[in-house]
Amino acid sequence: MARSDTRFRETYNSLLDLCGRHAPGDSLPSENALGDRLGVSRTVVRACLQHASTHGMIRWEGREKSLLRAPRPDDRLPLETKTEDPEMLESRFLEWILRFDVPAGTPLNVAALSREFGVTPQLLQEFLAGLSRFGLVERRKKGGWLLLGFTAAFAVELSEFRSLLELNAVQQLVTLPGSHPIWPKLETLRAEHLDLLDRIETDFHAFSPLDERFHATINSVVQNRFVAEFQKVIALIFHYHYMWDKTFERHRNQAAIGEHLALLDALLLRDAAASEQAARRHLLTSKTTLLSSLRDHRLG
Amino acid sequence: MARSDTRFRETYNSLLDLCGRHAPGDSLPSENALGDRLGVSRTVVRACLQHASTHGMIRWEGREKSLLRAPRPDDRLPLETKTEDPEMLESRFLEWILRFDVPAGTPLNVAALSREFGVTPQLLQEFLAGLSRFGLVERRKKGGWLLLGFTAAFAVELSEFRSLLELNAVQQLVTLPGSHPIWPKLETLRAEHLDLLDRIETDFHAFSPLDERFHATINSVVQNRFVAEFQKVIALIFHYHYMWDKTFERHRNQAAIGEHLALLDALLLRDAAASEQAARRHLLTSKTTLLSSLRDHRLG
DNA sequence: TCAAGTGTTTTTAATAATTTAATTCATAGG
DNA sequence: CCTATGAATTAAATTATTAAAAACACTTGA
Repeated sequence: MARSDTRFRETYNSLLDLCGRHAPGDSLPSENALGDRLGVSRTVVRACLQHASTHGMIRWEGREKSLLRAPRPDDRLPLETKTEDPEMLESRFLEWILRFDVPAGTPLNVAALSREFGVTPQLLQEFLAGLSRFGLVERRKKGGWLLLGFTAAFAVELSEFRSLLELNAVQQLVTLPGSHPIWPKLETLRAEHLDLLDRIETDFHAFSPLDERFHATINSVVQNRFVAEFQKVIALIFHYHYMWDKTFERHRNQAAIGEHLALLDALLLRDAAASEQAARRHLLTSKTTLLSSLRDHRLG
Repeated sequence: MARSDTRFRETYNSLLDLCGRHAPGDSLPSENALGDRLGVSRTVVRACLQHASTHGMIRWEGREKSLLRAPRPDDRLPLETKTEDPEMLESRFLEWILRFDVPAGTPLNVAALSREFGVTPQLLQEFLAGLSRFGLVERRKKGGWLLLGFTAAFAVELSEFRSLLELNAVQQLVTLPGSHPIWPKLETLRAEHLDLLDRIETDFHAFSPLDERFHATINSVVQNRFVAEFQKVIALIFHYHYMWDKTFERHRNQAAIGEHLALLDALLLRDAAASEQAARRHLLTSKTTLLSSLRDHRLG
């Protein structure tokens, strides 16, 4: 066998639905019209019509297509639902590395991993090729891939790069006009931080999503595809590290909220110098946290 | 047929060389030893020994391996040298886009391109997956790839990102101690710029490589894998644009040399403020040049 | 006549299958 | 008991095959 006929099966089932809305004896639309309606090429439409014809559901001669009988439940073609979303591959892969603490230098097995994640080897290969641009994995000369991160060096460089991007965002942010939609968003964030600070003793777990929104909001003012792409990955990595480093979590989060508020206040006052200072302080704390969590995890 | 047996062929030829250094009647090392020596697994070694045995060059029974005769030239296995370097794929691909001015939105055909570049489709697929992280190409839902750049927006964002990275490098550079190897390099660059300025009327073509070394040197002080990876791509793109935009080339290069010298002087004086100003001015000029060359090329 | 519809062919990309290579495990011999 | 070999397992690169899309050519009816 070659490639799967998932599209054919899905289209055929959709065609059954479409026929169900017609009475027996009705004529069906043209092949082109059906293709447009079902979002598929004429080739697939014709294959489906052929199938329906041989199963006695329609009469098909030239451009005469008439429905002979209503579609029955047993007409439906079964389709294996192992269509694991390839969109989530990135986060699942990072989660896998961080959860199981896969050490740096591990050879990655494309066949095994693709089975693990329920995608085809080629899809995983493609994904790894993308990650190699971030220096997280490397292609070995004689086939196979090598996991390079997360070493301490990787974490340091990642943090520094994040700082570079985010300080730039802060600098741009303070110059924005008062009419820009960013300002009400910052006000909202500030209120949410104050709210969480009040109930930090019990709800300190709620900090992680707030932290992500905080950084995402600040970075959203930079309209640059390179920055955006990097931030996606950086956010994921920090996210998972946060998830799994539970040491002093309450205290750490409380301190982080304070730093966030300092930055928000400075930003809302349009104070460039104070904003930069607050941002630097917070980014330095984040870096230290990431490094220490890395160290603790290695030891534990 | 499946995968190529290039490794087997190369190893066999190496084995011939190795046998040539022995006299007939000598015993050969163990399979493991041979594998280590030839940098290949035992499986390949055994395949080669088998081949040598059936061709009457050695006697091989169990762990007894003795050389029967010296290897002859006609023993060598021919190996097709169509090993198109996959290292150069990146620059060749970018060159292809820029030289033929492939418009944004062009669907990329993996099969055709892989033929064009003399690599396997899978290798090209992998390469495109890597590029997609830079927003230069995009994977379409129903198979195939789409070329997104070079639009004016892409050029602007690329230039801005370059500025971000390079200003950071400049800031780091001025804080480096006098013993750092960067300083003599900057002195050398300064001398080379002055030298080229003297003979700019005739040798203005020599500017492009000097420009690349100039930027590469400044950026070399940043030890960060993300920055380094990006700079590789950025340098390539600027390189090819320079190559093909010939409008006012002499005048443009002369002006650029002036800007380079201003930055070099400020750097050598450890003047942070002046350095940043000079860097900003030059990066702005580069951006303008890139944009105008893009526009001119579209019209021409 | 021509525009919409259909029949057919060609091309492309995804997956399975195949083959080479690497690794692992078990066994024999010194 | 250790090392070298034999055998089997596993992995990855490449080809072959097939589904789907696109292109092309023909037909028909207003």
